Amino acid sequence: MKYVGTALAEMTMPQISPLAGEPIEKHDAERLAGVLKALADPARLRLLSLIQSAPDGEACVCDLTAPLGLSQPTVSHHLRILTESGLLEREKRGVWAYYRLVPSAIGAIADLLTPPRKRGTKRAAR
Amino acid sequence: MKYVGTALAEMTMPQISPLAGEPIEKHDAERLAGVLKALADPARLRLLSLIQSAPDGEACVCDLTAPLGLSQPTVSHHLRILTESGLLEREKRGVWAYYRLVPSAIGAIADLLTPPRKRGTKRAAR
DNA sequence: GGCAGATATGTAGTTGTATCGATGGCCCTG
DNA sequence: CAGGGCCATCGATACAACTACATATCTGCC
Repeated sequence: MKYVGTALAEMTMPQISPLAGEPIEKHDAERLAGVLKALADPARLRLLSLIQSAPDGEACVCDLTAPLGLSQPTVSHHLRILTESGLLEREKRGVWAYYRLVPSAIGAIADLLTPPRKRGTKRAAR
Repeated sequence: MKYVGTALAEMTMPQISPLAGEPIEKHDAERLAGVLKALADPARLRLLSLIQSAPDGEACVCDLTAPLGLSQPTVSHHLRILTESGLLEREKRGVWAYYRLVPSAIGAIADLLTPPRKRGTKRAAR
């Protein structure tokens, strides 16, 4: 079960959701799990949070190693996973590599996890 | 990085979110990552989907092994992780153990992942 | 009480992941 | 163009997770 590259964009178009009525297929489950796996790490959550709260909403690797207390290769590794999952975008300016959130990426995941608005409330008593 | 038991309930009260302005603390990141890690597995996503789409919104272990193609101990193992993460609830009736979704659990995760500017506005049903 | 079926737990092997040190590539600057 | 700082990649290591088989526990029934 490896991380899934650009699976997020592929999923959000046909709205593959585990809570949308029909059981999801194996392949879709693996893609969604791949994106969630990119999120499911404390270091990566903190990276997203740090980048989001940074001035101009962007940060370079050298700004992120100290707050996390992790080595530069490790931070670079996590940023790579987040970028390949479609959650971050990378822009190189000079010697620095600036990372910023992809605006709608996390929101797309949140939407996938949001159940369709229940109106009928068909929860039957047993 | 192990799974976190009832961390979901603890998190949703003070609204710990990686996208809420301030960088999240290490401890909060670990708790949120623990819950997300419980979600970030294809077998467990399919379990949630199968249970959600089952009649009466509940299913027992014997109904879930065949669709997943996994052994009974493995399915039981995944259900345990989902239950300890607060995503499922277990009720034993007779010899069967029925699992159902905790109504607001996944929605709570979705809210944590929704940026503040969008939070509160009801997303449209599909 | 003893049997049978449904779940849970224990043990183990294989695979995946996080982390670091060392190294190489790149781009400014002097 | 040579040096230095920033970043990505490589190789190695320790730990966590998925899965299955074997076994234990629980419940209802005869």
